[in-house]
Amino acid sequence: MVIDINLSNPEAIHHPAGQGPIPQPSLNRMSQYHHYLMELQDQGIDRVSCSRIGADLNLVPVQVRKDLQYTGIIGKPKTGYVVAELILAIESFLGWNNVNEAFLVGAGNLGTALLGHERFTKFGLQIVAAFDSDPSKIGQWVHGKAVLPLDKLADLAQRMSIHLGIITTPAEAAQTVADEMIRGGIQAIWNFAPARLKVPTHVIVHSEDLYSSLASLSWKLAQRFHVPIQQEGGTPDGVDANCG
Amino acid sequence: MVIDINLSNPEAIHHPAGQGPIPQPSLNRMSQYHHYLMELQDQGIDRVSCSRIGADLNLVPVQVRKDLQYTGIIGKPKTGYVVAELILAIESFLGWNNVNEAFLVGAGNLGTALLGHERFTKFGLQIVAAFDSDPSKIGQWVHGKAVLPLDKLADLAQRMSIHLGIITTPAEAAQTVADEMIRGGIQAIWNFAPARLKVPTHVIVHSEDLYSSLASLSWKLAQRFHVPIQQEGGTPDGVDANCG
DNA sequence: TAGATTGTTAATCGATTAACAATC
DNA sequence: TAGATTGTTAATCGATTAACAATC
Repeated sequence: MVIDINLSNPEAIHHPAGQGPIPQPSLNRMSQYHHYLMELQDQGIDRVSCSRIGADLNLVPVQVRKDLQYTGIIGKPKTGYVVAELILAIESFLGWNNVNEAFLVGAGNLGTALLGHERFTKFGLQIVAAFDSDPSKIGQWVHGKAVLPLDKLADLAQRMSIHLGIITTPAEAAQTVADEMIRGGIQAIWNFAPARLKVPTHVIVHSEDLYSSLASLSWKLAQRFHVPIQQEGGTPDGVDANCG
Repeated sequence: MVIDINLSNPEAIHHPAGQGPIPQPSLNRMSQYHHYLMELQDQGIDRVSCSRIGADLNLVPVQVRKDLQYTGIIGKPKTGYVVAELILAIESFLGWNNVNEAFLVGAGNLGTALLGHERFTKFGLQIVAAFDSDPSKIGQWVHGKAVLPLDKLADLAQRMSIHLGIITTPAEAAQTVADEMIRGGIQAIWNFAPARLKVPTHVIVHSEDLYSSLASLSWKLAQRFHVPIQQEGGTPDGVDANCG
């Protein structure tokens, strides 16, 4: 979800290999490359060039090359990159090797959906427990994770050295939950509640802003119906036009 | 959600008032302004300046002014904008007045969460029915919406003139579902499945890319632990540091 | 009036793309 | 070798920000 959105990031982004800061858009494309490379690997393809990646992902080759360089990978002229190597480079660049354990707050439908996403573990994220303030939910198990009372969060986070928190509560509860997380020493918050969070500057917040995404989509759809009716079968098939 | 993020949008974006194309980032900020202005209205504040908005939303005033100009609103020097007028301007600009009816496919946890989001209607989105291919789900009602068999979708979409489709299936099913939607004449797809969709060029696709967002978050967290340990209480409180 | 704020034009900044040299 | 592809430097493009005139 992007959505960007959502994209003005005041803090300078510097990366370890010292090639200067990495642009936020490049960072956002990394998981796309990773996903694509996994597919290649499944197909038994072990080498790939930027032109190939670009063609399949709708990006110009030089952009792919620049992005990949941020991971520190070195390719070979004429042969390109070794797929397996590239996958590892991206994973290590993104920090997916040292798994982030996380607490999730808000065991509603969205929270349940995220708790059930076993794929997250492959991407360095392990949700170890859920929290809620609703007594009817506390004590239950959701996708193998216990639902604990919210007031236990801060203490547990501290004792277990949890650095990442996920908020899937209604908007009204989000700030309170964030405060609790910060009290427990949590350093980064992945926020799915439609609310602006006030946090100390050292805390990283990523908000998944569904409404921003919806706004953009609905604007484009509205535009569509201002212009003459779309010709059926104009360009009948094929182009990947994803955005988000 | 972000994204973007996912942010290279090849099609030129032109807007009705003829001030030229609107930047995608400006479009993404619109819902943020809207949300903020609703809060002001609740507080009984009826006029607001760009500096005020900017201060509260962490944006420079001139950026706010430029963004708002895309809606066609005209402010008054010294007094600023009328809040109610501005809200209407944004809503009409985003097309939230003519409600978009939508079909949702994938009545799992995420789908259920979205079906229950009654707030969407305020933002021009009305999910009128859900679809699934799981016989155990078909015929059930989720948050007041019927779950219908997937093979009824194309026909119904056509007969009801539904233009918007929402995909909340697992990745494997996403392409098939998208194809069905397009067969039914759906023009825009809001995709929550982690899959690249192949669609005709005239179909708008917005993908909520959780993994891209997670990648960016986990990179930043990994960076955090490379640098010297964060001083507790350095800048103890207050700044809104949302992004994503 | 003076000062605050809008609207607008010009400058800056950062990401993308183009051009080209180096390498296998 | 010739050609494909990487790596890198320079040019372009677009969004943001600065500067300033217009207006209430």
